[in-house]
Amino acid sequence: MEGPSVGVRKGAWTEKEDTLLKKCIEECGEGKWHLVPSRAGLNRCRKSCRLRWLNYLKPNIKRGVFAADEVDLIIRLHKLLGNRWSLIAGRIPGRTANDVKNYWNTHLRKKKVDPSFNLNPLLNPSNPQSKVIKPRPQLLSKNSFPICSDGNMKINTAAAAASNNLASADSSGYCFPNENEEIMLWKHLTMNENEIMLWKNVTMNENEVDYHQQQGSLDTMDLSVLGEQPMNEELEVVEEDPYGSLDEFYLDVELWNVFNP
DNA sequence: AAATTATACAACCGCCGCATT
DNA sequence: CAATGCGGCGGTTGTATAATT
Repeated sequence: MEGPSVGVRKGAWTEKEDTLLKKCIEECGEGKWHLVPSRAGLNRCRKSCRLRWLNYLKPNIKRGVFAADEVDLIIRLHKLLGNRWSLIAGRIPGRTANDVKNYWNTHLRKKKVDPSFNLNPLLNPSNPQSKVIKPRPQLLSKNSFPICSDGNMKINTAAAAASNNLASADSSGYCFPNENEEIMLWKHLTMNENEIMLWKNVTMNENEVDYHQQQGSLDTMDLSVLGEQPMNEELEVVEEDPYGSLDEFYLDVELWNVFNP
């Protein structure tokens, strides 16, 4: 068991402690946190050291107020992921999980999130106009998509839309009907390089699509749609491009969010 | 100007999953 | 198999500062 360490310092870090910790990690690298206190000459527990580094001292941590686009992303991702702060923070460069969590708790939790994120009244199943369409599986070949010069698939292009008979497309997302006139959609979301997110078991509402197309915001559309969907499976984040080893794949009842082109 | 209340956020705590013994 | 130790996570607290009374 991890017994409580006796006699270790707690509370706010001093400048001197920060310097010691920074020096230690610059010399020995990140990790092996249990060794850090003795290495650095700090009377702190390993967790305190780790936290101080990750949340404050680590280079490239962004400080100051959150920009509008960062807030926007937090709201969207929180809708998809819930309180999984480290996952959310992983999508917001320079922000730590603690920062995001604090921001959410102090600025967003109590507030009603901007209605533009889920404003579509047509999503309401009690609305008689609302007709939910469930996409059916559809097989697409990897070769259907343009391949970049580096060999990677490039989905997020107008060319991809054109070559796949997509019903509509914009620079960042596409939707199209399958053979049963059921609407499917996928969307590029700003991610780390080569990172892919996919959502499964997405159902869509055709009015939803119309509505957002009228609004001219496919970008808002698919994420808000996603946020409203009963997803049977959790969002899956894949760190590598899985298509490199696949020749074909099913769109199935999946919504794809794909890497930076 | 002083007292009180609200806010922001750094830091702590307990729990978890995993690896090792 | 259980015990232990580790890194990591999310919930919560403590406290400095700002805003309000």
